[in-house]
Amino acid sequence: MPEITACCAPVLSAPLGEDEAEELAGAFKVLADPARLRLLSLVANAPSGEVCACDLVAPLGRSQPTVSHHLSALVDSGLLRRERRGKWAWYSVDPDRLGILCRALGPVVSC
Amino acid sequence: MPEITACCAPVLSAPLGEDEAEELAGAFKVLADPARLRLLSLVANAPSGEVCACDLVAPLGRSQPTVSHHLSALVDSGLLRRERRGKWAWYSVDPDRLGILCRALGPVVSC
DNA sequence: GCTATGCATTGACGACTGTCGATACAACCA
DNA sequence: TGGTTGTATCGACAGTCGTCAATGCATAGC
Repeated sequence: MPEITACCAPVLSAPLGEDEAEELAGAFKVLADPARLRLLSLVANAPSGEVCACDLVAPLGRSQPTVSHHLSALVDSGLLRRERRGKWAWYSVDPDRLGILCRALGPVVSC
Repeated sequence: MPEITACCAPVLSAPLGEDEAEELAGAFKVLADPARLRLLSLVANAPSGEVCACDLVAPLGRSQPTVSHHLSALVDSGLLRRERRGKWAWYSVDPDRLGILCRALGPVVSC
């Protein structure tokens, strides 16, 4: 549950405090795993904008518990949204969240 | 030595392959640590554009070997440049590198 | 040469993390 | 009600990572 409040404090234009750095690092840590990046990419590129969890296990090539684990991490960090429909769980992207991280990497102008 | 070639393959607009994901994840892993984020921020916000390593130990509040370790990680990933002058080591930012990571997080337009 | 200084490397330790099998839970169907 | 199916959770294990003290390695000054 790393709540990103540093939406307007780019790394390049202001010295990061200890707390701010811890917060940003936690956010990037979620992206620092190939399985999670691929899950994010699979959901983001779905034509309907959402994907059933059952369609994510095979493409990822890992066990169902592992996929569920990573999906939970993405949901907890706010990058994905989860919606249960009966037995199935559908995931969609929160685009704003990626934008916040993107803007943290540099001045708004060049990024 | 994670060489980022995925400069034009945003997560949101194309499905990531296994290799591509591994590459991007390695790049984000460097940013997934508060000490490294603060070092990057300290160097980026230096008026002269470069900082001596001797001026980075105290602000970071960690031991000299630890700071040196993180600086090496930032240099290896291409985010920082190192230049030795006599006994001292001076560090500066490679702005292009951050831009690549930033653009990987979304469409160029909104980022 | 010798000593001092700034930085990098080594070795070790604790903590965290990605992974899986086993299991629990919840919803649907017969 | 019982059985099946899709997900989430648990427990355990191996591997990775951040950290520091100790050491090595240059460079500068005596």
